[in-house]
Amino acid sequence: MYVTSRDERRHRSETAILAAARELFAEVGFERATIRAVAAQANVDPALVMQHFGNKEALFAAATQWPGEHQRILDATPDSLAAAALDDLLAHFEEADDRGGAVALMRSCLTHPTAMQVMRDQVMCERQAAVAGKLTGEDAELRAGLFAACMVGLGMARYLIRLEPVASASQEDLHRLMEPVLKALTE
Amino acid sequence: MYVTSRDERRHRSETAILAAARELFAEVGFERATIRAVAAQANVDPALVMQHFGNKEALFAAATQWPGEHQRILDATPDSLAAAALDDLLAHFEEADDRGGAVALMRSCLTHPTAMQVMRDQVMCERQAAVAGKLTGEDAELRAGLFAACMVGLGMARYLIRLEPVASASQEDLHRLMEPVLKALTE
DNA sequence: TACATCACTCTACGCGCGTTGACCGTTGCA
DNA sequence: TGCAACGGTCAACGCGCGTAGAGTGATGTA
Repeated sequence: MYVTSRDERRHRSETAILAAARELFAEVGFERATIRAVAAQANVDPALVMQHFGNKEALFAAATQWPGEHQRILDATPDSLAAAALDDLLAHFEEADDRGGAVALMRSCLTHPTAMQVMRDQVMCERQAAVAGKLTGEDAELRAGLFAACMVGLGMARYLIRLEPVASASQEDLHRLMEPVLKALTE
Repeated sequence: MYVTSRDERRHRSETAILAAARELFAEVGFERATIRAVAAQANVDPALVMQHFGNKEALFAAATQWPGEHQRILDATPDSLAAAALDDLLAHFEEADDRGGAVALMRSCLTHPTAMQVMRDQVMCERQAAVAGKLTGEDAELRAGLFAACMVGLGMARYLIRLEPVASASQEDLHRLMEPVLKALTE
């Protein structure tokens, strides 16, 4: 009996695997998340995961792509840089469709070589460069780097370590209190 | 023939194991550091590691004790809080004897349950409370939390992710550029 | 209707890990 | 000097992991 097309089935299981992988990688990191657990959560055989993604590294890479877009920062004026960067962070962690992907990358970025490289070279360096391009005065690169460091610290404290009351603070409070902080680096 | 006393031997191998463990945990984190590798680096049998520390978790706990001391922060005036916190960070990572222990704890604090708990409850919360106690005005706790977040971000960018030019910046430059940033939270 | 193709599952392999218990040689006490 | 205690090693166990290859039944095609 005809139930679902092949493409549909394939696409559905791939989506399920990817969602399960994102969730588990985000929760416990690369090492502690097992193919078997991902498969179980996706209601699928472990071997199917391999068939779709080849190996665990590739699954991780597919599950953690951080939206490279940081248009907000590129569009900002020197004066709105702080607000733009905060919006960029909040968007990635609280609004994006593949929200878990950002947490997953960050969770493993201290212990997984590729994740660290992506975090440094594709996430932080790019944003640092975008910020530095808008800065005047001395130490533009270093100030932009410290800017990025503070943003990462905020992200980790709020979304991974869940330090209170940072984790539960409203977006408004974060903007209100962090913008002056970041502006000390941009002015 | 009499070579070394039992106590001396025991103490020596324990020290060697601890140093090796600190180095490996700091380099690759809890999961990727193996008992076998620690033993090899300490020129010792893996079983001896178990005999000294019981199991891998206990070895990790022994190797990563973050110096709880944060007297600098407790002694600071509201005005010198930023400088004191920076000194606290720099001391732990660049001057302490068991320097690697701080990196080891931080390396695994996103992926190892106990490390995360220690990081949050013993390192961040305590310092956050010490900072909050010196703050006046509204949102003292939240501002102190953001303060802690920025410090963690700086530590991770400089010592773990090694984001340039933050990683290679002089202590003087860090003080000069970061103090105004942190003061935006303490004033 | 017959056959090829595909998504998917089953079973199992090999490996490296943390951990254990028996063993060995030195140390130090009676 | 004899013997218990101890630091240290050796060989091995069991487990859970990533992964591979053969098998199965539904799907699509001629």
